[in-house]
Amino acid sequence: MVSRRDEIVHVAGRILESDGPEGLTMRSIASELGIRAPSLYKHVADKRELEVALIADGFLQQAEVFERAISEGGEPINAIASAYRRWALEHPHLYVLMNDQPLPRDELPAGVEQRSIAPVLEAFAGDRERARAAWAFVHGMVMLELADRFPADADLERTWVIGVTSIAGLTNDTQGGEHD
Amino acid sequence: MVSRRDEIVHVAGRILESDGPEGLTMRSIASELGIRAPSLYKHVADKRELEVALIADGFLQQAEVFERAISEGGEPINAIASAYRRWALEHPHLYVLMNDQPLPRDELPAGVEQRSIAPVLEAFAGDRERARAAWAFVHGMVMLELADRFPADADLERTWVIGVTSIAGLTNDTQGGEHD
DNA sequence: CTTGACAGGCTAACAACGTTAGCTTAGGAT
DNA sequence: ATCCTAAGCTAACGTTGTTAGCCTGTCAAG
Repeated sequence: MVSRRDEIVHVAGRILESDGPEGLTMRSIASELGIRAPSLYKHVADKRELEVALIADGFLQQAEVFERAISEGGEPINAIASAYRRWALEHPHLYVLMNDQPLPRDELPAGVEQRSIAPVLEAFAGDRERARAAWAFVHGMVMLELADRFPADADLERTWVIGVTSIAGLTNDTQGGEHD
Repeated sequence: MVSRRDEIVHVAGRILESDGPEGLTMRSIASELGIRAPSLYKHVADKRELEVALIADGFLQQAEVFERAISEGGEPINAIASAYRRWALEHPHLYVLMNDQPLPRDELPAGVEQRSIAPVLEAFAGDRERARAAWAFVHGMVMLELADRFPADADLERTWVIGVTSIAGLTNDTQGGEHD
């Protein structure tokens, strides 16, 4: 059974993806549900709590995507990096919401962050520093793409391959097996 | 001679750095100048124009920093990457303002973006794709640091060296100052 | 049954934000 | 002397998140 709170979070997620953060207002959420904004506060402490719920859900989605990417075999670093980028570009507003502010670790369900990180660490065979460097590259790449910061004629696929292979310590050929 | 507009932009910059984007309101800027918010509109079309002016100034600052970093000799990629990171961490709010949204290229003074990019391209000997990959890593690294996303015990210096040397195609020793 | 709690809606309103309209006033040019 | 303009002002509007306080339907306990 879905609580009213879950309904609200779900609607908020839909509005975030379709209208971006500017469109996500307490009034727009309420309106979508056929009620008034103040009524939302019967179910949620404040807007921040809603955002945190969306962030937590985003981590769960990421974790699933990463786990699937690894389980499908192939070179794991490349698989997980591609899955990361694809998910981010498919959920741009949620991705930014999750990453442009300090993580509210206290308010997040336990283990949520850990679970989404685990497959990455696995792909890097426990080399945390290299994993973090790769994360930084992938994150930077995605953020710059989302902010439309690259020139229109930039060859992003080539940039991507260079970055991933360099940091992962792979050869370009390793990319060959994959599509995308 | 400093126009009133320049004064306003200057004050806005100070407030942005000290109080962050939340503190940067038309009323706070006006108050700092001893006037009322609506009076600002005699000098500036809207808040966005103020932000664009701050962004343009940020690019100029970056350009100077990069040019100096290169002119000081040593391995240029490492020099410029370190300068980039240092500047970003010293001007966190301005850095985010400059990078978390599509560049208002039309409203920016001509050549401003180009001038800040030129030293980077030079360091990479014109290899645009590799330069962009390096940019993505450095940007991602800085954004994750600013958003406090790394675990407290993370060895960010090591992560940094791994990322920079991998993408630049250098060895760890090159950090010392030598090059192939 | 009646009663009473409470879940979940409502309206009115507040403060802060960016912004507009319209008034005033000091200084300089005609 | 007169007029224009630059640059200030107050009042106000619409939007945002949020609070206070009220109402009402449902449902369990007496």
